[in-house]
Amino acid sequence: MPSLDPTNGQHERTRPDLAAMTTALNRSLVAAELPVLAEHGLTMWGYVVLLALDEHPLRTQAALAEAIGADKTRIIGVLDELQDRGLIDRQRDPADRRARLLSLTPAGHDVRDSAQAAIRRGEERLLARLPERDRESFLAGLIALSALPVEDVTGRPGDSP
Amino acid sequence: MPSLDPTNGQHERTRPDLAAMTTALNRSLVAAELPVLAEHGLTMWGYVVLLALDEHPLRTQAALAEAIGADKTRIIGVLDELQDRGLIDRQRDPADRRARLLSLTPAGHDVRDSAQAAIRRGEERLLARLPERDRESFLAGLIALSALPVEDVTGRPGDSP
DNA sequence: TATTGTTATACTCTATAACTATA
DNA sequence: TATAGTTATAGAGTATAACAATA
Repeated sequence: MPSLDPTNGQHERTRPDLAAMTTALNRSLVAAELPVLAEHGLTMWGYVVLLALDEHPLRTQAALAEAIGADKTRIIGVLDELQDRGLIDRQRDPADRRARLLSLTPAGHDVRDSAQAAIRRGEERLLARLPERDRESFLAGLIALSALPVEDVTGRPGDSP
Repeated sequence: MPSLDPTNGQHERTRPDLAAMTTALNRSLVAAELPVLAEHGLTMWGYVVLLALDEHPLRTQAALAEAIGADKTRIIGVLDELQDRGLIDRQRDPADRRARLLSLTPAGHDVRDSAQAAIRRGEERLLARLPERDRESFLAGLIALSALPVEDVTGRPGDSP
């Protein structure tokens, strides 16, 4: 067994691996989101699609799939259901009839905003459990690290494509 | 579209959902860990088992499975391989020959420590990208929130069993 | 020939059910 | 009969390959 130095309060073994912590926290956050989304008739994938269309309206399904990190075949059923419920518009591009123009309907916009607002309320309640002095920096760190490209975290080029 | 107030720097819509961020960060962290573990001949599950045996040596496989959030049938192959490589001991309990006593071998301890040390080096390199003033609070927040039981995050009792 | 979207197929991971051996 | 562990089966989720329409 490696010798532990009791005088060293910063010993590395005092915290779990970062991935272990993000896995546990992510599982809890997803478990908290799913019932809220279900109340709005949304699956996680459906919600992700609505968010992606809001931020960057896209002109092909393949581009949407890549933007949200999904396979292009994976989202077809999701788009079918969102369209059936009138939350998105999916029309052929007159300029290139192979492509489908994807956009949020007003109803889709409302559902998205309503679901996100409910999720935010839960998140604020969770963040309130952190000491005041840690809250802002925790969020800043999470925002910064989660925005890094995968290669920046792995340190190895070409692992993602 | 909801009106954005440009004078309000704290507007809620300026950050992604917490779950979206933890999903992205977790994916990157796992992608960073896997090649390091592979260099030590470990899978993610194998590594998780070695860590669990280190923290709480357990006397039944079912208890181990529950401790790491896995199905009891899920870890059998993992234990088989770790045992074949001499990283764990798995002996029948003389007091109850149905149960298997699980413990780390010295070799298992070495592999675990070596893999974890390599992972820590990568993590420190990542954390160094955060501004000095955010680093400690980010870690403190992550440690605190990831340690919460799922029900504390969901706010709903009985979602986990 | 290349590209967009779709469908059909196969593969991976995980959980459920059935079996054995002990108690 | 109940429990620990194992094996066999089935299910969910995802990716890969093949196809039709359009360029």
